[in-house]
Amino acid sequence: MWLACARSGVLALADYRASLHHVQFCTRFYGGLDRMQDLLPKSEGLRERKRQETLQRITEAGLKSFIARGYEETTLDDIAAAASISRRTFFHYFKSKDEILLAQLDNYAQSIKASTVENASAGEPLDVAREALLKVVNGFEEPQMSAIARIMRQSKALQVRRGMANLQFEKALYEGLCSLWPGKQRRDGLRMVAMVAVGALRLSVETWQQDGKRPLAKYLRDAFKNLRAEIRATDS
Amino acid sequence: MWLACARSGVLALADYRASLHHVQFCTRFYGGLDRMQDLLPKSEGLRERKRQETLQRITEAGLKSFIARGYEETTLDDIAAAASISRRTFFHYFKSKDEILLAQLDNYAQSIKASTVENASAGEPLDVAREALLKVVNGFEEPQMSAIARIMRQSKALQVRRGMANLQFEKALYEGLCSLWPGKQRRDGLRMVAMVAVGALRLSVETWQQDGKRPLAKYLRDAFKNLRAEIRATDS
DNA sequence: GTGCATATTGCACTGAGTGCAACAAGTCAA
DNA sequence: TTGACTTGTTGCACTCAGTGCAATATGCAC
Repeated sequence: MWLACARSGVLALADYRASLHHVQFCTRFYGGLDRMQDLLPKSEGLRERKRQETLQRITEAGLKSFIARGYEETTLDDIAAAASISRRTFFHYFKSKDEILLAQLDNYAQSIKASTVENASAGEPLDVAREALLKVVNGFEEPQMSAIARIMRQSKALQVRRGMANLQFEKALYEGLCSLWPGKQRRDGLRMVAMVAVGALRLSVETWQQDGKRPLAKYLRDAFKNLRAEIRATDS
Repeated sequence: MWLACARSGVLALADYRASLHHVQFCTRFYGGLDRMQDLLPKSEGLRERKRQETLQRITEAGLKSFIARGYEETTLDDIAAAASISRRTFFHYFKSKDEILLAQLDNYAQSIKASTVENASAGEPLDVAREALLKVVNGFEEPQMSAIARIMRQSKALQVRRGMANLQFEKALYEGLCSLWPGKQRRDGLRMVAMVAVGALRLSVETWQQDGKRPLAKYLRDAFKNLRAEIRATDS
């Protein structure tokens, strides 16, 4: 019976992959905004392997159900059942229901920080930020991003959480920039740059999701151009 | 007994006013992000007057308890009891617990929009935005803002909601700007300006709350200067 | 007053999230 | 392999936010 349960979980998983034409959701998780555990360094042993498997089962079950039936309509009991764990165990993997989605975005925050450092040669802070974001944006795995974005727009609560993710991005970018310009006197400016750049990202994603014929990177470049034009025109 | 209850409510209210050195929370409410009812036009009659009184009782009870015992620790039963209504009735006034706080901020969104239109002569969009925000910021009723801000920092859930309020501000500012520059081709730029300006506001409020010796307006001016400096230095 | 609209309330319900204590499974050493 | 130790899983009972419904109370207009 337990075996049957596990098997149906695997089947559901395969079915899900096929139906959505994409693979490899979340090979690594950092546990969301304030991670409950550090999962990175110790990656060997049966225990850890099982944990990763469960994590993946939960995530896939959650995303699948969110897409199929909607976020609010999916209960934790549903997810737990589909992932072959108890409801109580769910909370040992995620602090809350929405963290299933947030953890996805958290990966991008990591990328942003890394990409910032790699683009150190781009010039001034805002140029570095722009190039870093462009790089990350080009690395978006298309169907996954759109799926998550679609879910996020379903409920107000999630849109709100999405806003939080942008703050994560901003923080990541800021930290990246700070490591390139370590001087203390520049801090406020870098903070501002991070804010503006993520803002540009936000606006582009918005436009892209509405009438997205062109690739996201195009919209992002335009946003930065707009930004410069508007601020140039300014007085004092 | 019911009278005793009502009287204690009034006493609590007076006590609250005295202890916080300020008055007139929320003379008008719009019901938060998506208001549940339009309370503005019809403002006469016993019924409406009672409604306003209840609204005020709820808000004061809520804020008082949030400050005294913390946001998470305050249950809706507490608030309802303190406001001399039933728990169920609470939901006829606010859609959720956090709306008590959000409704406060919503008032500022209205001010921002109005102030934008009034400052039409300031020059380019970003200048108008800056002047509008400065004006609103100068109108902050000091102890109230700080109190709300302090509560907002207590829980993660509230910080997230606070982020949503910034989006409200951004929207208000954008709408104000759009009424000044009605042309469609400028839209994206105005959106960008609104985003950047509210971002500047956000950063200033943050700094101000941390080491706030100077008035908020000072920080806001600095933020706009920083902004300009950073973007000027940029390449393409 | 009567009739109508709206406000208030209690009740029963769902669903998220927590604390606890029992139990199962992985780990490591002897 | 066995036994001690650690970590993971689970069920249970609980709290609290939020909703739907139906009964009752209140304000309002005639």
